[in-house]
Amino acid sequence: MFTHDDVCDLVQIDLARVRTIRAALVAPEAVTGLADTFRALGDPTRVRILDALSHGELCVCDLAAVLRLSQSAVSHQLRLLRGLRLVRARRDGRVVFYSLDDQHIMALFRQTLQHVEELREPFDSRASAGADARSLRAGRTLRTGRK
Amino acid sequence: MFTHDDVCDLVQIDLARVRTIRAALVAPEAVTGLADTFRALGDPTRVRILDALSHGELCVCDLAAVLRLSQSAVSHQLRLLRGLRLVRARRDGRVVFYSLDDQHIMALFRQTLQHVEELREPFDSRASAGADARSLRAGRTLRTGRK
DNA sequence: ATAACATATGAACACTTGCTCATATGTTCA
DNA sequence: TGAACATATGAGCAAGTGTTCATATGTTAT
Repeated sequence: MFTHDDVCDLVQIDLARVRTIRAALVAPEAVTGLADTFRALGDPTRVRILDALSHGELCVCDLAAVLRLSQSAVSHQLRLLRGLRLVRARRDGRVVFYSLDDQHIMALFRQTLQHVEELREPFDSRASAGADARSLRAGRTLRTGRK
Repeated sequence: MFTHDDVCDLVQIDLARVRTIRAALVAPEAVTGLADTFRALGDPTRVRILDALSHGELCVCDLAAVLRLSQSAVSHQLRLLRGLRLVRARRDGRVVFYSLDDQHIMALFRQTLQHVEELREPFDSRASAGADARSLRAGRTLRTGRK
């Protein structure tokens, strides 16, 4: 248990840097905002929803058909995405059309895809990191797999 | 329950588009990769770890001190981040230094922070062009400030 | 009005996740 | 060798998440 006020109980390697970096960290609200937004993107269903919407607006029903999901599941996820202003709703009669609310999102997708593709490259670019690669099968499940 | 093979049971608004968009969706491995990576960024602790490491490499102990987290918690999270190649480990004696493995990550942070700041704006910015112009205002770095 | 349709939402559930605690692994030094 | 230190990891648990099912809300047409 670590309830220190100024300094860690452990022996620090570089105490000065600890203080300096701690003072330079991003504000807590920014951390929360970043984490919330990334978490919204961190689910396959929501990624697929946003991907589908990147082709233009879609009503809930068509979106469910495109992704082969239940209307309820889609609606729940859209609510979440709407709350984060990632998608926007437009009502037309009894149909509600959804579209991307922030074009930056697609740029994020593109950039992150680049990173993901680097993941699949051979491992010997770095010697010390090679041993660690064993813990996670590269390529397949990126999750913390069972063994 | 929706177990359809080609078409949704529900009445589709635009069946042609459903087919077209379904054919244009990103590949399942890409979806998985994107979601896994974003999920890794979708936790406040990991955001803070990456933020701290953006100032340069740190050993586990100092990282724990900077963020006031237990060594174990930090180590567990670093393992996850390492598996996704977001951070890299370098051993020096009994100390292990971690650093960012992909500089793209900080660009993602910066872009997403822009989105987050738009979230806090008033709701009447329905005009699409206007909202985009204002978002560029905060062209600063991540290190906006203190608490 | 009522029926039919499109969407939203609450509850319940299985599953995941991030932490702590205890302990194991690996490294240096006496 | 053994003690001290730095890090890694497994187990267990409380909290969170995504889905389904049932139902509510809102809109259009009859």
